[in-house]
Amino acid sequence: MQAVLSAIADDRRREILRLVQFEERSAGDIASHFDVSRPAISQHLTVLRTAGLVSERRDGNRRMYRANREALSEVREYIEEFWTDNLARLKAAAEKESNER
Amino acid sequence: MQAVLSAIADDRRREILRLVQFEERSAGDIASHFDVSRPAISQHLTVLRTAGLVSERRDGNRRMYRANREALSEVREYIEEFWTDNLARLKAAAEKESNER
DNA sequence: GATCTATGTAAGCACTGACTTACATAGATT
DNA sequence: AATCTATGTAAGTCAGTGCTTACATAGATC
Repeated sequence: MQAVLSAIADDRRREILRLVQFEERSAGDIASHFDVSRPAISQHLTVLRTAGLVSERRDGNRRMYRANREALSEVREYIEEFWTDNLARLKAAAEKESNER
Repeated sequence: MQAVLSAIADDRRREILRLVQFEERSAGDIASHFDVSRPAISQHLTVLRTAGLVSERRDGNRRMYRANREALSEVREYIEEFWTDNLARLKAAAEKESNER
């Protein structure tokens, strides 16, 4: 979860995620949307891929990227745990907490 | 949203959030749970408070902190937007995206 | 097969951020 | 009022990160 959270804590990487949310795009295509260097975007893509937030596919010369929403499941559950008023969840979280201390 | 995401992207701060999720705690009480210096925790609390993730209340000498789950609403919506298969959401997000480019 | 195209990797730099110790301050206690 | 207690703030250090330019490499094209 740490990797996912720090990955999406960056503005640029969230923009990249939006770009590949609905369609696969090549690294170059993605980079063309930004005014930083292409290697910078390549490095962001590595961070996103390492966190599992995007999947990579080779297509000849190019590398195609696409968002992988499964990667957000853990973070989603974490957020929901704090957000909801569901007593069962809160209780479970409380027990989890006391166990870990 | 940026502030909230980078705030919760830190392990220590997520632990602090868990500590004050169900009960109000003083800064010193919180700090006693960790093996870093008290000022370090004070600085983390400032980050969390600035992001709106905790509320602060003066009680005589002490400052009492408590998690504020409202702060997560924006992030929650962001995550849900990526997570769910809800077509309406996806469509709205796509339109939002094209408008912003 | 020489060259072009798309892309990742390496090395270095500037900035940020988490931590430390030292200090300041406001409220409680004696 | 002197002192203690709880806490924030200041200044400095060190590691991490986002960026750059230069280089490497694999696949496409001539």
